[in-house]
Amino acid sequence: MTIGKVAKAVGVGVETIRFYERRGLLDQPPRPEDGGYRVYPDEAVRRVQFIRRAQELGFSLREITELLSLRSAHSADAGDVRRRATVKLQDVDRKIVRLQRIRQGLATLLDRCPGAGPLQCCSILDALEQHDEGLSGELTQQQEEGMQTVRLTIGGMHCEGCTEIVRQVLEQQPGVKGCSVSHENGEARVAVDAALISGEQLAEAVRGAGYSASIAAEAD
Amino acid sequence: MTIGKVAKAVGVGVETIRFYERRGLLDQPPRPEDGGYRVYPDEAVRRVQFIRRAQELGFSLREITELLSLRSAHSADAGDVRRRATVKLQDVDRKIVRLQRIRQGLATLLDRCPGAGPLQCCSILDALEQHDEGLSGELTQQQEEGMQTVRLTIGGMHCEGCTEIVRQVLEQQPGVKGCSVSHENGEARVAVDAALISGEQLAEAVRGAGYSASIAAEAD
DNA sequence: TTAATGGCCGTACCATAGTACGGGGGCAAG
DNA sequence: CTTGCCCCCGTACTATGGTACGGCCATTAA
Repeated sequence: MTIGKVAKAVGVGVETIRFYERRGLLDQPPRPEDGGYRVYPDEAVRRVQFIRRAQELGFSLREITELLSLRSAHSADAGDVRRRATVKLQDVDRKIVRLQRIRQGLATLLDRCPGAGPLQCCSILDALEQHDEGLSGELTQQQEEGMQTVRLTIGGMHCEGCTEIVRQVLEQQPGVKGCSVSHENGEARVAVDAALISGEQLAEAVRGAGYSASIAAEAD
Repeated sequence: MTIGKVAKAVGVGVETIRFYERRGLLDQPPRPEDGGYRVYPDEAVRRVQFIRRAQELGFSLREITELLSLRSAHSADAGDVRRRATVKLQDVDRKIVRLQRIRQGLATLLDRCPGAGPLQCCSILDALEQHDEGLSGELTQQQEEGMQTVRLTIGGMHCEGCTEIVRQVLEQQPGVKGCSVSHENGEARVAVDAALISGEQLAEAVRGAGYSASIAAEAD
């Protein structure tokens, strides 16, 4: 098999194969002594297919290099591979969350947009020019009269969608005036009227939604 | 204002500002005749902020250049801006869908993965090496004796972490022998002994976790 | 035998969004 | 008046995943 055959078999360009060789993802077969074409084993086709499939799953060439070396390392086991896939899954989730935030921002802008008229009325340009907050900005937590801030440590939130659920649950509780939930820190900060609900009741409500929750701090 | 002040005001590096200048997103103020520092107007800060905010909404520098020139073109109107935002929204949606497919593939692989043992048993590497299908393929549902499959339509699952919660809730119900929950389709397929629990009871359990749920179908 | 593919190899280039570096000069405070 | 921070400018480099080009040689089909 020559390089062109391999490329055709997998459906990539010859240059791509060469590129993988340069990157060390693929061994370049030795060139024959008499100086003819390099001969590729069938194995090479499978290897390139492996690379392509892994790419489709979102792995970068660097990561694929690691997967491939894992495959031939006898100290490795299925757990190693699984861990990498798990990390990648979280990685993909983060990207999805990021895009969904972007989506939300755009949708909000489009929602407010008149869609016609002179540029002076364009709410989208306005938003980009003027407001310092509101697009991806955090909700700044301002305290009101007679309010307490309760901080809850929450476990089991896998993504921003989870924080959304937790937020909804918390906001439905009596006495809750607002809250911000962070997937990253695994916590929620709840602005609440302590006369109406206790921190423990808040934690219990969160637990009811399938997460673990405990009080981290309670302060004015 | 010098370039460093502008950079600090917006929160970017000086080199970034220069880079925007090279890319034509920002006018470089003329250098004074006597050869001192360039003087930036306040306007420059707003312009860089515009760029940054547009970037946060997923616009590329090329697209931002267009938005900026649109702003000063008197033939443009708010509709032009809106169209661009709409296109970008679709763009973001496509990216999300792509990532969700990737996510699905990874999740399927992880689902089948034993998570331990020698590499020879690693279903993930297997899948990457061998199968031409199955990465983005559907999970095939196999039926067992005396079992019913209940399909629930579930709303409010934002991510795979959510499906995990729903799965846990469902699997804790009496009579449930197994289930698969799909974030993508917004549904759960539950293999259940109908003598022990009803579809409505399953739906109710899911609702208790903070999602909406209704019976989509019940079949043997 | 000869022309037409195809392989080999090094290097350069595409887009994207910057970051880094080095040599020179300016400006302001101690 | 000098020290140290800042600016200016050009060039080069980062990561990512390739694509393209040019000159040369090998192979193969007509």
